Amino acid sequence: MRRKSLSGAACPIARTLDVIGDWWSLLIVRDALRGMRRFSEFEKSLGVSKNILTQRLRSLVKQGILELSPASDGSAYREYRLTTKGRGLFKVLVAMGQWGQENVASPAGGRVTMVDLEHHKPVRKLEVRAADGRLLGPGETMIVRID
Amino acid sequence: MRRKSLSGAACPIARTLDVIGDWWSLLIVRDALRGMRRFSEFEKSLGVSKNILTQRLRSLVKQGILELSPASDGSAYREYRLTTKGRGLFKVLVAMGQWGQENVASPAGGRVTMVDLEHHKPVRKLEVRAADGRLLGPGETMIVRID
DNA sequence: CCAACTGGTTCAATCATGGAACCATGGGAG
DNA sequence: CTCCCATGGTTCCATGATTGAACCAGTTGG
Repeated sequence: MRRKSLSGAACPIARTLDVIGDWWSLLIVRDALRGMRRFSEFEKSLGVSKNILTQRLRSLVKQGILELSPASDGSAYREYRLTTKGRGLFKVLVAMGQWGQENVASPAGGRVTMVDLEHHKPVRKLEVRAADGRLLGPGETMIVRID
Repeated sequence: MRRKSLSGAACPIARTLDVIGDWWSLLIVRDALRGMRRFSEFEKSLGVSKNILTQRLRSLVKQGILELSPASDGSAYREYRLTTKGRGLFKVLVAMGQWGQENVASPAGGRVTMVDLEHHKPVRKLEVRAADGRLLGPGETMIVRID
């Protein structure tokens, strides 16, 4: 049977996974946030097969996360740019990056972290806060239906 | 060929995806954060095949995100509980939930949102901030190697 | 003691993924 | 203008992953 579609789920997490829950999409968005726009850039950065990359880029365009526009360098080629919706995934990637940094050992190669462009200092850890500003842990929230 | 392993990547986002980047793992963690602990609860909630669920639960245990402990109801069965590492994924799920709520249309069914347990008011939107507290957008950060 | 429930395992079929080969355009050098 | 390489794909096949169904051993409730 085909992979289950979660697009009809009431849960926004499930709907998000339905859109970017596969192996490559978030990595493409990550690279796009770093400024990549061209097919060949993604291909080289990710080491993914062209057919898969084609498929994923098309899906991201269809979902409104990327859009095709004429190349900025004046050539006849086109490039993939993040939409506002796509840039919204920034926070998701920051969350994943922070979790990975703390919880998944990085091998010999070298570690990497995110700093702000201006002062080159590490970004603060994300915090979940209540409407009144209180810090919230995993057990201090609940999910409710909106009617 | 086997799905590419990203466990050796310097990028913490890639390493995170290597651990929880598949279709079901994050949904299992989501349910675990809502208090689910038993095999049959996950099975019913997710509608996933038992063999896949078995596989995923085992993987999450091996990764240290879940751990097996004796059932709290005194029966001879065991249950899956989140570890501290697993609870750390809370922020990732909040980020995905907020993005999905704003960017992926929810169908007829009904919408859902996260509120704090105490006052039942919606949780604040996550913010990426610099060390000095400035709000940072996607273009105002960069990735650097730590030596 | 028997039936149903829990938590799996095994199986065949189908779907997705990866690598390689191929190809139509664009662009740059001469 | 022409040749040749780079870009951005498409197609094909082999392999891996996912699925639902069937089956099964140990637990529990009645």
